[in-house]
Amino acid sequence: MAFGEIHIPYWEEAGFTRRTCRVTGQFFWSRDSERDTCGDSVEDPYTFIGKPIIEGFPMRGKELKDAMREMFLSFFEQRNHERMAPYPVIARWRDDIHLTIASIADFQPHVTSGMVPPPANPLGISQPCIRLTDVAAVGRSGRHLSTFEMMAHHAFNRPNDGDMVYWIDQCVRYCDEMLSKHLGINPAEITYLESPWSGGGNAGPALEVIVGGLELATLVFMNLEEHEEGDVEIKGLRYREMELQIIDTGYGLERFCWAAAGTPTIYEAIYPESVDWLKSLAGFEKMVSELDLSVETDVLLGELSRLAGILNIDVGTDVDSLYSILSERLVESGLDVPVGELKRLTEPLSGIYAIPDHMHAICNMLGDGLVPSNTKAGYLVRMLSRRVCRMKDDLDLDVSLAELAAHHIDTHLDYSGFVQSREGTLAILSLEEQRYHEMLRKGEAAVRTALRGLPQDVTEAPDEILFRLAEERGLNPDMVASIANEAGWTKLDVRVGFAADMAARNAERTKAAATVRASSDLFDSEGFSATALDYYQDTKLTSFDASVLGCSKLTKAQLEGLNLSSEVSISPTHSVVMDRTLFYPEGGGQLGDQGTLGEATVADTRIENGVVYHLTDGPVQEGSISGVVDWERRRQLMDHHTAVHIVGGSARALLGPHVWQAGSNKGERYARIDLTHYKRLTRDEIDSIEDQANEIITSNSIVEKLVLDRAEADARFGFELYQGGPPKHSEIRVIRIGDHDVQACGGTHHDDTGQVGELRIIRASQVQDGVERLQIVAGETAREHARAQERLLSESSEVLGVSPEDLPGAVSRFFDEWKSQQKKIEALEAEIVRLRTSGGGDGAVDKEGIRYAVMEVGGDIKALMTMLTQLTRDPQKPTLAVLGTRDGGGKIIVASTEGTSAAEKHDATEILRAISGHIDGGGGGSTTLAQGGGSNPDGIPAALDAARELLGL
RNA sequence: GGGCGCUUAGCUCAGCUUGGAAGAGCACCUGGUUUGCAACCAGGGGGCCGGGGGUUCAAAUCCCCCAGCGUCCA
Repeated sequence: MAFGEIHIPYWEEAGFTRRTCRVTGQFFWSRDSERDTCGDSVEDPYTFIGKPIIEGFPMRGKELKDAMREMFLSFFEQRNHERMAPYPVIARWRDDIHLTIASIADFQPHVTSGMVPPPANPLGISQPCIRLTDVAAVGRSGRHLSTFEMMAHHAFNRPNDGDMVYWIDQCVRYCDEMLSKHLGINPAEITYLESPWSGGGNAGPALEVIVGGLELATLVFMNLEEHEEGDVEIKGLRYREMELQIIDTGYGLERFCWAAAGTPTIYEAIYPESVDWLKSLAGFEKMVSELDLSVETDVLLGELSRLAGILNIDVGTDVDSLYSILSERLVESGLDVPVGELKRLTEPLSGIYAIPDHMHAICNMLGDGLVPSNTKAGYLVRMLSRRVCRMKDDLDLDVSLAELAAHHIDTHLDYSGFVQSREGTLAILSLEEQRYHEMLRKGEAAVRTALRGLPQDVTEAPDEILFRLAEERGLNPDMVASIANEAGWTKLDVRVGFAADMAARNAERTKAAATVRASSDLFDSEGFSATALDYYQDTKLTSFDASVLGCSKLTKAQLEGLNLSSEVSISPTHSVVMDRTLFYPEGGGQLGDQGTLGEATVADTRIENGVVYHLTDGPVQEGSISGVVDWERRRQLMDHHTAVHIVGGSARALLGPHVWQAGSNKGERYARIDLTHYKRLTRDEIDSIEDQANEIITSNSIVEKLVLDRAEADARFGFELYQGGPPKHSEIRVIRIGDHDVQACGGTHHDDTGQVGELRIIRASQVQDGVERLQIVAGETAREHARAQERLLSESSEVLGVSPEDLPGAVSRFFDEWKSQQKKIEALEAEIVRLRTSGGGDGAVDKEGIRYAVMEVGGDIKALMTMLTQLTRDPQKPTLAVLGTRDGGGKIIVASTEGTSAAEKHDATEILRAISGHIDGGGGGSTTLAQGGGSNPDGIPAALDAARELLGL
């Protein structure tokens, strides 16, 4: 049996036969002996538009989704599947993806790799997902969504352990029972298309479930993993059977709703209130009647959605060519509608459809506490917001982004389940809209500058200009055209096919940039078992005895790869591995411990694959050894680490639930924490955070240290635990400071907050858009910081001879005086120039009607130029001037009065070149103005003499 | 994570391709003309041209590194 073929008893029992699709050539299973297409081919139009194939769901919108979801979950609940609460749409437990793109993503990688048991088995879930790969098609195709819920039943099997929940046959039985018996879909209409699946290192057979031309679900049977010695080959890669074999299904909630509603598009099934509202805001009905279409609007729209189901609308599809195809197909259907009319009808409609979808994604993302940014996940929500703003502008809607969100939340979402508040979401979106307008405003200047060289009547801008504006300024070609039209280039338009070219160009670049990065191990852990991490037992212990298992010299590559902190003052030469240790290895942002091992000094400590490497300044013998951790440093690291948790908790309490730790670093001298927040922090806010943090310290709360397994930790504390990043182990160490802060953390902490002493937030800076960095000192460094500040003040005020209180006033007075004196000097130099040039006698010689001024002056190049202007300005007095100054290594300027005999007779550059050797330099310029310099200022008189000789003076 | 761009007067931005005295508009100050809603005329003040290296006689301009910001793609 070839890979992907599925033969199960159920097919025979239920009367299915296997056939080959006449159009696509793929295998499919059906009860209908007449059927010769698989249901998903270009010859299978939607059959449910206007004729719902799922009965019993008369409602629409949120109510419909709620009912359909409940139908699914309870169906599987009755069949022993435990109902799971959905995960957030922001995949904070993953470091490979930003968004939850499928229900199985909830269980990757920890469950699917077998490291952590599944939270329930089997289970049912309806997982909100966001996929932005086809975002361009949303609103246009009639069926694409960026946000959807993936309903799923999952089972995790371990056939080698005899632990089988169910496999393909039972899975298909469940699915078919739900569709045909429970939902009453005509059994003959259901086809199962064999569509083997592979990707991301796994593979397995799969079935697409198709009804009425619409793919309602996919059933994936993941049982293979990529392996060099595997015996199955798929697409050139080898795979072997997995220990854990997974039923991974996906049922599109919204598609079920659409099939039950039979509306022309999916958007009208799930967002009917928004579609109606936006239509009235945009004056859509009026717009349509003014179009004066040659055919009935409803007929046209119905036909369009029927066609949209067949036509594959993919990313990068050129909208114009799409319209041509649509228009041709309409003609075949007997509807003669010109492309222009078609465009004027569907273009606004695509916005009206896409806006609710995008708002759904935006509200979900912000609801999960995401902060917009110019990078990473934050950028994705910004991109969606900008798309909405653009569509809103195109539709000329008089409504703000925040108002759209308010309407969406009130109509389609239960926001109580989210961490972010409704108000918080709206506030963030107001700021985003401001930023959008800011981008547009800056874009206008950019467009004007970019187009400046083009005549005002051009019809097309060069591709390169449009590419650049899109990439650098975020202005898509349509926006550029409309800005240009306003700015005077009234005929400029985007050429046909440009969008497709731009998409192709992006695809090419992405492909070129797709190089796999492998983080390779720094140390060779072969032969070592995991080091016992004794520091967790009592963080105050500093000395211990252990056995040295290995000691090796650090290679050059290792030293480079180590990326040692600036706090490591001695350079390590060896790495030492022991059976146990009290040295804390760098991790979770806390720097590694220092101290001594026998005679050697430990400069830093690292961990890799569970083995701790002590970086020493010399070799140590294998065998028993005693080690001592530098307690001063360790205590300070603990002060800082516990302080960072406290500050993080305070910031979240005071600023809102969107505040997440985006990174942190705890050293001996100071610590820093990066926090997500949507605007800059004010000094007042920082003070409040500092005050609250110090209250936590004063209250001397207990710092609880728990070790829980992954599932229990998730259940008790939720995803807020993973402030420090996705968890990497099945056991989670949880640090909990009362009700103030709780997070997974492997660092060393005090036992109660009082031991931190005091903390100060000494600096706040923005490290990227949406991320604020706080620098913190705590305990001893807090006191040291205060002393250092004091010292700066007293030393500075001593220099000026004033008291520290008068320092600001004195500094600003001195600064003002210094500046005004600079100005005075400049003015005086200019006066000197005037005096020397107005006299006329000084060094000037008249010869053959030309005035020759050869002299050395005292100022800088600027003074020289001013003087030169005075001398060569008057065309009535043809002049050749050769001026030199000793300033800056010696400068010479040669110039003649333009358009006079002086200019005709002499070449300034030639003269300059001839004499600049005297100052060991060179120079150049035009025939009437040349300047040069050198490195021998004392050669100026000689150079000027040479000039006189050359000119025969 | 990758690509590209930007950083110049209080603000908004030119200048960089092709190195040679740092510019415009708005705002500000002085004087005049007016006293009707972004008034006008004349004059003036205001710049480490993001930071650090390099090339060059000479760098806002060319090259390298860093930082901040923006933007596109994952």
